[in-house]
Amino acid sequence: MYELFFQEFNKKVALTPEEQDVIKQYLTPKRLRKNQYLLQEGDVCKFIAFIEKGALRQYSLDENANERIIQFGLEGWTISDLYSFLTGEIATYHIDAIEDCELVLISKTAHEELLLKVPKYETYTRLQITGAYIAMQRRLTSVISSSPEEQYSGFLTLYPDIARRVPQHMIASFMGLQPETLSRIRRRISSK
Amino acid sequence: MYELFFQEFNKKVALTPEEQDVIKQYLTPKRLRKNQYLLQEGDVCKFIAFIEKGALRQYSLDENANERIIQFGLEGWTISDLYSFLTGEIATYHIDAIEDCELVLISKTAHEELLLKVPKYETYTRLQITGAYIAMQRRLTSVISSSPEEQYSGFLTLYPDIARRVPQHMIASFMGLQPETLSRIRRRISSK
DNA sequence: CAAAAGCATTGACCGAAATCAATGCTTTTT
DNA sequence: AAAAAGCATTGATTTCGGTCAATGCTTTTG
Repeated sequence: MYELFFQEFNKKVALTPEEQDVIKQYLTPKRLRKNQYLLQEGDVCKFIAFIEKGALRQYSLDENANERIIQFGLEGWTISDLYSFLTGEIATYHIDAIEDCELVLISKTAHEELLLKVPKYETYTRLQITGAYIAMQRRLTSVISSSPEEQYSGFLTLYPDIARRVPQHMIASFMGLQPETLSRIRRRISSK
Repeated sequence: MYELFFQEFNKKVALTPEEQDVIKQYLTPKRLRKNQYLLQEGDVCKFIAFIEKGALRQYSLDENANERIIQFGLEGWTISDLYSFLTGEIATYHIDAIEDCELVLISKTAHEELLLKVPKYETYTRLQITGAYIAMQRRLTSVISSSPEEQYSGFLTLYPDIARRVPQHMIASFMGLQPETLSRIRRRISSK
């Protein structure tokens, strides 16, 4: 249990077996079936979720109730509405499962106690959020500076696993495009 | 010296005078005149810069050599090409001064030694990057889910100080638009 | 297995942003 | 003070994504 979680943790900061046992006590497993939600807009986000298995998406709804996907999550990644989690304000994002999922949840109190009790947990958290920041900055750069063709090609090479497992209209939403537009972009690319 | 830096630091984690003295030894002041650069694409980013005074912009160049501004920095903020700083790879962003600036630089070795010697520095860093992550996520959401009008209005209310101090064509670049387009959007908004 | 739902594609049309070009204003430089 | 550079605005035209609508294929569900 929690194999992947500790594997990723140890990649960032090596843990002793004892530390690992302490951390284990603060973790909660959760299964989610495809299409079930983990977080709904309007609720407070009560946890950080590490993905052991499966795929999820985090999105908000625009004025026309279109889904706008801000992030995908696959195994080994972490997903949460961090702002809501940290401040206790209601969430502005939805999170739900694209495939059946196995998650590891860290509640707010668990998070706070781990920060106090296990110094390496703080390091893990810092490195984890740093990686997420860099990935998001790269994405934002791509969105504001590339043509949709380039953006899509970049996405395919950077995240081939997502492209394989996720329906195309969600990738369109991730890119801020309509499904029809992405379809046409794909045709344009393949005809080159 | 370093007043604002320690003010912001203490807002996140309270320091004793002794800790403050230790940290001070790792900081380097730097002045930058308007239009001078702090980082050029192709160089390795050697520091994290805290802004005591002034304004900077971080941008990349697209295929037509258009500037695409990924981030502005005002006093109290931190600016760096984190990916380059952490990995030692060459930078993909430029950073230069929009106004005369006073900066506080933290070099890579200073950063690493501070992480080891001063536990609160790690906490500061963690909170700092978390805030940056949340701000960037909010921005990305706005870019992919709002109309340019809404995006610009949101920008004005969220960052009125930037709007006041930075030329309009840079704000256009920040929004991923051409200057002409932003000008027309402004007219549309003001005629309502 | 049949019906329904979800999904990708294509076409026609419309609207909005990009592009090209020109103008006038303000700020900077000499 | 004059010249140059930087900047915002406006107009005309083109390009490209959005919207509406229809079709066929695949997957899910009862």
